[in-house]
Amino acid sequence: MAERQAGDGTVGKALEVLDMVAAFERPVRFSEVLEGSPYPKGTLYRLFQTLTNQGMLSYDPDRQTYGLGVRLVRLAHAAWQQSSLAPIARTYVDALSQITGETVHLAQFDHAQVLYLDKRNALNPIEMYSQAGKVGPAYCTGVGKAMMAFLGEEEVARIISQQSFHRFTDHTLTSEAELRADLADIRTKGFGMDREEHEPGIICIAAPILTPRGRVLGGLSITSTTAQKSLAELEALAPQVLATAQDIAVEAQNWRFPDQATDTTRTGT
Amino acid sequence: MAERQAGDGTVGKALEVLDMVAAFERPVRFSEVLEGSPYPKGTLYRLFQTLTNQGMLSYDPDRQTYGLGVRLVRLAHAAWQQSSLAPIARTYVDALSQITGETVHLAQFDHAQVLYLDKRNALNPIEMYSQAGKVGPAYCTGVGKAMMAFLGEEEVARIISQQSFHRFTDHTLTSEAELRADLADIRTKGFGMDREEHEPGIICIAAPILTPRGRVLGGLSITSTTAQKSLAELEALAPQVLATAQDIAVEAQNWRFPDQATDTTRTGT
DNA sequence: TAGGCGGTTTCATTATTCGAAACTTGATTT
DNA sequence: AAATCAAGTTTCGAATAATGAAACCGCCTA
Repeated sequence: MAERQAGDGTVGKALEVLDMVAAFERPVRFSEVLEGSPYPKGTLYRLFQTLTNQGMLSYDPDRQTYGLGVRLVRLAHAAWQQSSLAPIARTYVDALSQITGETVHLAQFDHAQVLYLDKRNALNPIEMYSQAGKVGPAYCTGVGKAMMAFLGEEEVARIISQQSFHRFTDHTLTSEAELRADLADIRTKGFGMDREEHEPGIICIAAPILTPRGRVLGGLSITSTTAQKSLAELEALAPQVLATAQDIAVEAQNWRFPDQATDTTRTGT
Repeated sequence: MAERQAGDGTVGKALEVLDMVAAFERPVRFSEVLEGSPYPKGTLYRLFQTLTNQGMLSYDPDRQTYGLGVRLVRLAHAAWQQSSLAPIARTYVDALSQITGETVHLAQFDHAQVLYLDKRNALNPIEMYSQAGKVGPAYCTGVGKAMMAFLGEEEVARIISQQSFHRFTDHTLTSEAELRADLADIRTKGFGMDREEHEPGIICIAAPILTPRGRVLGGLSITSTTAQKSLAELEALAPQVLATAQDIAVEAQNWRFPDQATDTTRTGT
């Protein structure tokens, strides 16, 4: 019943515009967006106007360019804090990174891609938004595969159909069959590995975060390099990853109704 | 010509819904939002539907609750990276925090509030979105006042008209007159202070980040506590703050057209 | 000063949204 | 078990807002 995917009404179009602006990764001129857009000049213009005075786009009158607006940052703050499991998982992610001394990622699905919600790097200091909010391919990342392995068949099919299967490295799984085989393996073992499938020298072990009823909440991974660890050594961390994923799941479950604890975090000045 | 402020069309309403959901700071039921909303049930419902299948809201079928969606996080990542001065300022913010050993904030205006874009705390490791994205009052924060002091009169008037002038502490400026006097002083000196106006024991020195032509790009501040530093000691850091603000401004200016450097940042797995 | 190129505005047409009310569903009460 | 109730979902004519072709504006260039 009813069709899915694409643009519901004006709102859909407006959001599409935001994506287009985001895709440029720099402030853009109106006309630049126009030529990649299916909409006529007037229509697109009005969308820009609306979005701008809604604070979703910002306009630099000096350079006549548009960028994504600050209202997004504000909303995302709320999103990160409220709707994802990131704030719940934070302390666990911290601990895991501390114990293992390796980089830890927390991720979720966004459409057919992996969206990183949080990251801890035990060595270098943390980079802010530049990591959280980033997206990656599902078929060749540890978290992507770990999560996919525990989704329902229809959803897996949907996600797979949207993968590019681009060969990033010699080890990249480049067909649905290979991927499905790996997913089956992951389902058995409970965790998955990225064997330099996305970037040469980068390996990772990942586990899904599941509700008691088996719904996928997110994914958790430890990343390392072949220079530092062998695959076997990394795989030896499986118990830690699984345990942490489990801890996060439990915690998430307990937070059904946190009767809105008042936020007394210091704001700075 | 044409009226401003409120809700342009459907898009405005949809975004308003996002704000309402965000305001709860936790997943919400449809009916909870409904009773705080000016829209009839059917209309609001359709907005929820649209936003949900656009990924701006997420729906938890188990609990029948809505939260802000992951698409926001993704967009905000782009927003932070592209449209604000945060990525440009990052290294300078780092350095300033390093040198002074104090907490540094980078902020911008969002409507009439101060929105924190970045933060460096020399002591504790950084908290992610939990700080960036947060908003604070303009009339009693260092960055707020520093930025306001260099805005055009109409805009200052607009912002002032939207301040609550709530007395947070004994030192809070609670009237337009007091604030205007301080702004005049800031304009003369080039920097401003927060003398425990927002939180007892918290003091700060702040400078605006200005384009050569004097347009306000953002604000930069060093925060400390009365336990650690006197106001005079903090004020002694004025040259550093001003210099850093200037550096950021110059850098921002140089980035007119960064001919879209390809993003080769590691993604993790 | 003519031409071109963003960017902005207009306006009749068309498609969407609105919103009251009816209807479902599932839980709670009698 | 039937009745009640609240939350969520669907319907449909009327009202409104979005559409998009074309004209317009202002600035830069030739």
